[in-house]
Amino acid sequence: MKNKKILVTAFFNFYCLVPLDFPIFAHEKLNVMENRRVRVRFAPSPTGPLHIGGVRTALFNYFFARQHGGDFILRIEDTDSQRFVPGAEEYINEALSWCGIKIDEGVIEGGRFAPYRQSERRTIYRQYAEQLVKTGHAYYAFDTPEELGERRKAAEATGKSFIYNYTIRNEMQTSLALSDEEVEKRIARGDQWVIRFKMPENEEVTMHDLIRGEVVVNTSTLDDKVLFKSVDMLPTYHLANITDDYLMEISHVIRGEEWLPSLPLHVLLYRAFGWTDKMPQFAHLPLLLKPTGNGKLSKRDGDKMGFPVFPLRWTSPEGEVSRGYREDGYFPEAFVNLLALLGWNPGTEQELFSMDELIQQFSLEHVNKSGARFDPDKAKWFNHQYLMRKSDGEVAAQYLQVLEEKGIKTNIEKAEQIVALMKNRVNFVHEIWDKATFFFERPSVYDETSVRKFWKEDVPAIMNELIALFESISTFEASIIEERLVAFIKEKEFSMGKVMNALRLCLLGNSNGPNAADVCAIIGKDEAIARLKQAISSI
RNA sequence: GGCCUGUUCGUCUAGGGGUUAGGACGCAAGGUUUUCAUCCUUGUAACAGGGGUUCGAUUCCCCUACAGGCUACCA
Repeated sequence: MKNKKILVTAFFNFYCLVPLDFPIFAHEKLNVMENRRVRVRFAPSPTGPLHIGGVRTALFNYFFARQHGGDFILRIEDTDSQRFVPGAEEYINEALSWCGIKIDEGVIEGGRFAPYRQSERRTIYRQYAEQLVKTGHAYYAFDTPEELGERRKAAEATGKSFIYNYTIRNEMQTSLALSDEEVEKRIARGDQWVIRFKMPENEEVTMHDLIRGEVVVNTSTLDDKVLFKSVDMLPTYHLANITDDYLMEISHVIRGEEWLPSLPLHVLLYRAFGWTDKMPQFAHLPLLLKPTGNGKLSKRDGDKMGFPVFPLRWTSPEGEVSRGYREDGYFPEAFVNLLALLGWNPGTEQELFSMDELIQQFSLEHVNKSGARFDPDKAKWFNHQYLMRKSDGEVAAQYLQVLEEKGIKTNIEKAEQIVALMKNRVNFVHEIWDKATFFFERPSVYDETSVRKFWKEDVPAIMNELIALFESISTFEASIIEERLVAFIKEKEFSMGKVMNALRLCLLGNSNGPNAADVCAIIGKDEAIARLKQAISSI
């Protein structure tokens, strides 16, 4: 009992005697070792469709949560009433679900920290903003947007940039300068106001990022960010984000690098609230860059460069349509796999990962610091790998749907046979149709180079003999057809290439493609003979 | 402009004070196959530049360049 008391006093002394900045930092460090339940959140704002960078952030959060037996929370940050886009929230849910992400707590799933939509939490933020005003960490400001705009313009005219911080705040209409009565009067009569964070002057803030290590920023370069606004009585991102992370007991914040500049503000907010012992650890992910040229991947790039930037097709309220990975024919597993390897690596040479393997092997230590350029070619390669590894039956089921869209009815057996022949020749299921319409349609044209190469003078006569050969085959199966063809070629002392390529040309309209006997068996004896006759008469 | 972050083959990346700087995609060549694809083999190609520190730097430090992000009563 006594020992404990001494320890507490010692800690208290330590806490108070060292400079202000240090103990808090020490405290934050303590946090690293603290053993608390892993709770991460993906917190998009519904201002449009999620793009692949956002999906990757969600994925990394998900891997991390699952690996640590923690929770994955989806929080909708819709505090910007101006930029709300209908349908965006549904899109986010559908996209995450397509990827195979299972949300533990969210708008749909509920949870013990509900609601998970910030617009529904609006009543809780103001008290926190006010708490900061009371403790001297924030203040009311009554400047109008017009005034601020003018100030900004004036500053720019003299070549300086306008920073709303310690250098200027005392000249402004704020609760720092105005009397309490005046402030109350203005609020009561309905003047527009805002609560700003009182950014300290000339303080070095040391932050620890799980990916980047220590980052130090001097607070004098930062500004007095708006925390809460009276226009819509809503918090801005910073306040809402910090209070919700705190309230929802978030342990780790894994988000895009674009948030790194606001990390000092966030850390300072935790300090101002006295929440440093509950502050999450931060990890800022490298950005996804466009395949060519400069800049981060943006919504426009996809359509310009011929690959999707969105997981799912998106139709904007204006009717503009953007492609999606799902609609382009990507398997969700392939999509997840390729995104996982953008900015992260397993430290081994493995490239193909199931969701479970990603959950097992993911590690923030192996996340890169530098931005990753998206490579559409490699994306296709991933899908090809998954396509080849899938069973014929599974692919056939999807292929059947493609056929149905083309108005073609066939059975699963035939679809499976075709898939077996085509799987390793295509990247996407829909390409099986594109590259193998000949299974359902007689060729109408014959590839010129193939004709030049294989349709020699004596070939029509040989093809005629094949007609007779086919007619003599009673059990028209691939292995038997193959056997008889080979026997015929050997007997006549032709070369395999000469006959087989010409036959393929008759059957497919091209000499490139699957084995001729296999094709014959699938299209059937009558059709095979018909195609030989057509070729002989029309080439 | 200011602040922050980054920089290994064209791209994704491994590595890390002494290595033939490894893998994958792409591309090229060869092999297998009746063709194409698959598969196998091989090749192509990189430590941004300059200063330090060191016996030695691609690896550590500094500077420069370049790239990216942020700089709203957006997230």
